[in-house]
Amino acid sequence: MVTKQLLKGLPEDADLRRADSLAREIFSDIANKWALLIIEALGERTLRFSELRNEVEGVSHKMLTQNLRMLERNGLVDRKVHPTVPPRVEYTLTEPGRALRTAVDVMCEWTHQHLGHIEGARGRFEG
Amino acid sequence: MVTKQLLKGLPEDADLRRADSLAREIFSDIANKWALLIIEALGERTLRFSELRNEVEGVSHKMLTQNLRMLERNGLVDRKVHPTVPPRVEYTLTEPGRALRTAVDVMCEWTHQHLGHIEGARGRFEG
DNA sequence: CGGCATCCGCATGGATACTG
DNA sequence: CAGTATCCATGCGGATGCCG
Repeated sequence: MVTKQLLKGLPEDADLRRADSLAREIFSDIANKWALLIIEALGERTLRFSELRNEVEGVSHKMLTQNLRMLERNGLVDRKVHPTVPPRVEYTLTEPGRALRTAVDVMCEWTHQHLGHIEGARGRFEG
Repeated sequence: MVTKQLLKGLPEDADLRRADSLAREIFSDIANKWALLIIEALGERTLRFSELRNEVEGVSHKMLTQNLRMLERNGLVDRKVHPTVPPRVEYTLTEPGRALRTAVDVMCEWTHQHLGHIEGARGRFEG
């Protein structure tokens, strides 16, 4: 069980407790719709703020900014500001960000592969 | 690009548009903290409601019920009611649920592997 | 263009209580 | 024990406006 501490949250000593609380915090940060969609949209590319806004269907200006700050703060994306006019800001996944992307890829793939099963399940569930 | 439609949302015909909208809906359902933690907690085991409540640190009665209903509706968990008194309700991941769990595992593993990097990034970000 | 602040409606989610 | 319903606070998230 890889994630014992993350899940059980009952570490015995102070260091473990700190690490686990940090892990929970990070997991809560990234386990949200917009963050995952942003990571997936970036992929291997470098995108500007406005390009990202187009790629991530339905995201608002505010949510995009907010999540990008969070991802930058956690070292998942790199933010490069070009001091031109008009301003040009580019976002790129860092190495850890790209590592996480493989997990997001799996989730997206899973979603597409199970569309049929889920539709069936919903029908059976009574909707 | 595995997830073109999920990400871009610009399908040309009606069927693709329907499938994509369904995919987005499902992705939004599962890309949330509690759903992912519940899936991870279940793993290969079968757990009762109250056991699950203990395993998933910090989840409220209401959130657990709500997310379990959602996961059941989408066919990710199987809900078995034993008509005893007191009642006994057991939850188990279905095959698709277990498939998704591998992705969640990767996310959890990623979190632990990058704790150090993230702490460093936060320091650099000024906090 | 990108970022930040403000306002504010509404859904989210906690607490509580009641049923089978 | 598990589920549902109700109440209620708060915080998420959209809209708008201004600034570098």
